[in-house]
Amino acid sequence: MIKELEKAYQPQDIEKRIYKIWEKSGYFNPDKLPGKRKQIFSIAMPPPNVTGELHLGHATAITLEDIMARYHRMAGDKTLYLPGTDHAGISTQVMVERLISKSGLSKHKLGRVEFIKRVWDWKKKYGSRITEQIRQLGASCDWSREHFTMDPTLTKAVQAAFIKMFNDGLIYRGKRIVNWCPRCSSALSDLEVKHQETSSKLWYLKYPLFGSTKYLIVATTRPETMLGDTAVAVNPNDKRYKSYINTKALLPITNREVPIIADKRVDMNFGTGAVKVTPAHDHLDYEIAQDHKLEIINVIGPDNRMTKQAGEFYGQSVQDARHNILKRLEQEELLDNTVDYIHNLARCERCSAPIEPLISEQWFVRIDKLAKPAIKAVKSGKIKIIPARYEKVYFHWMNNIKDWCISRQLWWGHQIPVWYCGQQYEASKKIMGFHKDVVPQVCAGKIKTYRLRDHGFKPGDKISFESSQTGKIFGIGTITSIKRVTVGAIQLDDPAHGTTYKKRSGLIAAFKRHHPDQSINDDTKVFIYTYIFNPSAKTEGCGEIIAAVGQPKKCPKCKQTNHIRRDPDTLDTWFSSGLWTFSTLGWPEKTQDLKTYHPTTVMETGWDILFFWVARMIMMSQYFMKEVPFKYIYLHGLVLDRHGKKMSKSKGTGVDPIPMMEKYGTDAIRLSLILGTSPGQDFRLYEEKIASYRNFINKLWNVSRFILSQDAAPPKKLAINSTADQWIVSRLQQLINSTTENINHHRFSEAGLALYDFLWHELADWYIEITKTEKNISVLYYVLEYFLKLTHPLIPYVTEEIWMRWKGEARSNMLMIQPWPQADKKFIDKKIEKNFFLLKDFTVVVRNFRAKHKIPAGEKIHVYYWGPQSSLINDNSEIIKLLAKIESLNNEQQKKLTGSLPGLDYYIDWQQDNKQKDKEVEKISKYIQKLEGKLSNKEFTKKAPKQVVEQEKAKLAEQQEKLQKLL
RNA sequence: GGGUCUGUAGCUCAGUUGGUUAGAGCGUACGAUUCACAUUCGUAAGGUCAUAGGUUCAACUCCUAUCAGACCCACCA
Repeated sequence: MIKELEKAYQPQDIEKRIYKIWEKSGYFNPDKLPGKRKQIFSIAMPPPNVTGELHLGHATAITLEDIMARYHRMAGDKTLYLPGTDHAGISTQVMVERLISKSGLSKHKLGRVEFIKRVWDWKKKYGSRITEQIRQLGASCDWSREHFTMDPTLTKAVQAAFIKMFNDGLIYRGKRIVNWCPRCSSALSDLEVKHQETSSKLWYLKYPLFGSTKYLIVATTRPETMLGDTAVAVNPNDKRYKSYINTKALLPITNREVPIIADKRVDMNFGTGAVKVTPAHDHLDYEIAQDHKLEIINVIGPDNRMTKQAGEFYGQSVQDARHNILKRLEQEELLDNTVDYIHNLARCERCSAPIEPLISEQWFVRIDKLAKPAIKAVKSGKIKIIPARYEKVYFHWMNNIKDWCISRQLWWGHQIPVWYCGQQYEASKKIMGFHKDVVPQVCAGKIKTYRLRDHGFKPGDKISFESSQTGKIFGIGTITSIKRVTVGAIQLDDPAHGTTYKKRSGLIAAFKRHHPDQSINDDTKVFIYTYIFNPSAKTEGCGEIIAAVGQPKKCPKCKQTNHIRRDPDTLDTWFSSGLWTFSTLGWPEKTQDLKTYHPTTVMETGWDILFFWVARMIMMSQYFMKEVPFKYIYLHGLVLDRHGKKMSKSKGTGVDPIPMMEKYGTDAIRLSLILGTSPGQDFRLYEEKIASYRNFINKLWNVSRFILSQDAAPPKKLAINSTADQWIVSRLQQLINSTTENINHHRFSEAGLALYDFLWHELADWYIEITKTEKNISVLYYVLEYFLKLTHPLIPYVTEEIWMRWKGEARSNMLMIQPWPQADKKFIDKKIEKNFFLLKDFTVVVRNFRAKHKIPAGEKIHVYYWGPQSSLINDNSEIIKLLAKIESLNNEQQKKLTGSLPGLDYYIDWQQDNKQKDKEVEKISKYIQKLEGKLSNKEFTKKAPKQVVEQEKAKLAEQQEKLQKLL
């Protein structure tokens, strides 16, 4: 059936319909593709945040990936484009936290289990939104293989990976200084910290010298950390302080003695040249402390409050402590000076809270053994980075990489598959020995709260809860920002963060969940005996750390059964995404998919996550798979707004791809993200640009409309009749070659621009215009068919739609799986191509003449132009230009040329335009001068390749002749 | 402090390994258009390819320096 094509392309309905047809066809699944396919092409989609919205970064990535996938599918490869989404630990958790805070809730109020449930709800509700948007973009990915990083199969892979690395000694637990986000209550990796210029003050503090009346002045932006100072450091080459080295200073307020040490890392030119050393709260100070074996005093807790070690400032917020300490120093006349100062403040990448470096026990990946093979993979060329300059960046980063902190004190993520036998949570102080008297009250709906601080607990302490009835541990946790624990109002899974069950029914329900073996009804007295243990002392449990998927029944070391509990922390999101290329294919099982599609062919992503993700995938794949995860890394640039700034939602400078797709069509968006861009290079996008590509899509639509609306049915055989026919068919062959070449070399922009140019400025503007009166339908159909195939990877919707409306032919196979065109050499004729350009010029002359003299379209124009002696050749520079070219043809070609211009009996009359002529003369003279200069240069004639010299000579002769005619 | 990138027409950007008189889109000016397309067509104006040196027969392209801008990394308290 032939449907009439609408006057203008209307993408909205078409796109939805076409995508359904594609998806239903099953061809997105490589197993269902027709024909024998030996070559494999596989590409894993970088999983977007499951709860996120599609932005232009995704759109760029997906367009590029889809171009490759569609091209390779047509080129006969077994093509897998594997989609998925990421649970995105911190950012999702922060988002849900913000959301629930609107209704006055917090994650602590909800408790871990309920909070995670909320996140899953959120995921279920919005997780399909992003995949719908990916579909809208036309992504030809195999949805039957879609994965989510928290799917059971991927969780299995994450656990297997962790356990193997742990058993191999590549993962260790250690007390180190880490980046702590007080708002997220979690440690962060170095990469998740962003530095931002912040105006602050620099305070100069006087530290009295021990046994002297003199002072040493140190400069600091954080006076509150002085309570944790354990040294003052100076540069060993600093003459001012040489005599102080190895003496002692007296710390103000606390009057603690601290050594004055020498360390090269101290910058003599900054501040006073003397620096206070606070190992617990500064990365550099921590390093210095390691080398000098200094004491480490933690004065700030994970809740951003001063710890017990801070003495009289205990419990104060950092801000208050700073204020109070400065006040004290001022009173004691130990504050020397205060100046304004702008410094780079470390902030949490996700929530922007200032980072507090502190000492904490965390899990780390030992990176040196992983980095070496990962460096080698790129150095040896097994992985190629496009553009290559990023290899340098990659090597630099890999060579300086530090151990990777992978534990997060978050709830949303893969819980670390590690079990402890006691130790970390051993009981010492039963602060509320449970209190049989509390229980009835609880059951009666009364709630009693205990201030943790009153019982000697401080934030950061690990606590565990245990039922005295069953001896079972309900949970363990870290005291973070809460100040009190409400007994009997505790969510059993996570007592540390206490949820309030205001009603007895809630408590009973919780009890039932945790003690399913006990029969219970509403009248039953509920006995929940809870103990809170202080971790600092020891009792039972041997301290064994066991990495295992499920809870071990007994400790393999001490054989005890009662003290095994799980680490509450979760893993860094990037740990699970690091496994992405193989975990999505079934690893650790040895699946057929894994065998077939790994290593993947290309990884396509923005350069901004080269370190976050790409580098880690390489390390993990080298380690687990003993092979590279992908052969090419294509890094696209970031999309900027019209002023070249990063798009920002809050500033409203962003372009949202969804309404743009609806307004201009997906194909137009796809082109606007690809054309005129180059890999690794950021580019600007704005609506006008998209509109111009929409115009192109419409142009293609109308060209097709023109061709398909011809009366005749599409001929089966190609018949070439005229110069114009020869020209366009020859150009098409070259286009096939260049497009294939360009896509193979990942030059998508160039491929697209060439296609754009061909369709618009060769086919539409010239071929169709010139042959309108004598159409060659076979050529029109031939060119259109091939053009649709060539552009399909870039603009799949419009091409498929035109393909389906092909005239007079039942199309059982969709364009998506048509074989990729091969150029037919016999049609390539560069001479014809050149001749046709003359024809074009000539046509322009005629057209302009017609316009100038307002000659109606039906009227014939006569153009005299022949021969250099013609009196008509005097003035019009365009004609002169044209003649100069035409005269280089022989007579036969001239005939051919004129013969192919139907309706033109030549006559042109024109008015003198000396200005034009002068300009032309000047231009040609200048060029001649240049050529003469070149040819008279002996070096040139001697050394340049013969061909080049001949070329230049010919050019000179040509130009001289041209000039003569002009004058 | 170390590193990367960018500087080409009024604006946004292409220019593949050095080799025709440096290109496109948008914008501007003038003109065209019943017969696929006003989401159209033609023509024109507009560039010492940031600046200064160097290598080469030949440089937008390679090298060096300078200027301007963007970004990344890093332990400036």
